[in-house]
Amino acid sequence: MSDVEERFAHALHGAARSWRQAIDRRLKYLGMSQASWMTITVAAKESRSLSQSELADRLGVEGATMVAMIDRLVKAGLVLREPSTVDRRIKHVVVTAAGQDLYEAVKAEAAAVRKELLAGIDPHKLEAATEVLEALSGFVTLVV
Amino acid sequence: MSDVEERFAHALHGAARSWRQAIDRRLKYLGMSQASWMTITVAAKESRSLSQSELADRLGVEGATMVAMIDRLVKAGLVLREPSTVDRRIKHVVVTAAGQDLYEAVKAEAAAVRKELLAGIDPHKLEAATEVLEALSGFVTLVV
DNA sequence: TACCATCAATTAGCATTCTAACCATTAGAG
DNA sequence: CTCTAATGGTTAGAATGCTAATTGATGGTA
Repeated sequence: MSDVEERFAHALHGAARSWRQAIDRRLKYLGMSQASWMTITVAAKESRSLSQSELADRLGVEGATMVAMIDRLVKAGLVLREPSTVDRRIKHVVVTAAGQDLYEAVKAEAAAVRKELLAGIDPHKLEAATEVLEALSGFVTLVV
Repeated sequence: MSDVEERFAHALHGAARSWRQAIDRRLKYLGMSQASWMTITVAAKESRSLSQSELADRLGVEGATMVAMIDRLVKAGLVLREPSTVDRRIKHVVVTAAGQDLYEAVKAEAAAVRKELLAGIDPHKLEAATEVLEALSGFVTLVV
């Protein structure tokens, strides 16, 4: 009835959804969604400040999506838009002190969630699963 | 720096996202998003017509989400709302002939996408990955 | 140099999801 | 049987994502 490929496809989406919801629950007290947290994380862990396009690329979303996200983060005082001095098309996304603080707090929570959800998973299976998922991401990206 | 748990988390979201986009691209000519397609699929493959709540449960979304989805599907002529004769709170979702036709076309495409994306994945690793993902998704049994 | 293709960011409009609050109906406790 | 709790559906508002079209700036080419 249900072959392994069908099971995989469903489990993939179900697991991703469950994971997202677990993180959202855990980070709710910070008033931060997963998308916002991911954006802050990518921006904060880079030594130089990235442009909006670079952020969008790293997060795998469209430029227009990033515009709206940064609008919200700016309104929340977590990042600033800083026009490039060398290319007037570009605006760099600078993480504020408040954004850095939030990132530090959120990083710890995310690690805790990861530990919690993956506890009890056989390390060998986890490694195999990771390889499958990484191969899948890469393959799909190439197909695009 | 990046342990297997971090890699797994990153790959999980990347793979789920890539998969969603691959399906969306493939089904674009039908003018159907993955969410709409999943809803039609679950409704169409059941012998009896399900209530909105039953549909929402099977798809793992909230009731309010299902309301909006069915609004769109009704507007597209793919399903109908049919009030229950025994419980006036309940509305059954009936797939129209147009909805059935679309479902048949879409089912073949989705299977093709699955085969295409998972070709070249070691069956043993795929099985292991599926078990990991099923454990994470809270043992949600989806009947697709 | 003048022109045109490309790129970065934006805007507008839509789809999809959530939570919270609400109404009508039903089921269960007493 | 009556009152209350639970259920099914809806609405409203927000967050997140997309595509398409627009604006301004850059860069390569004739």
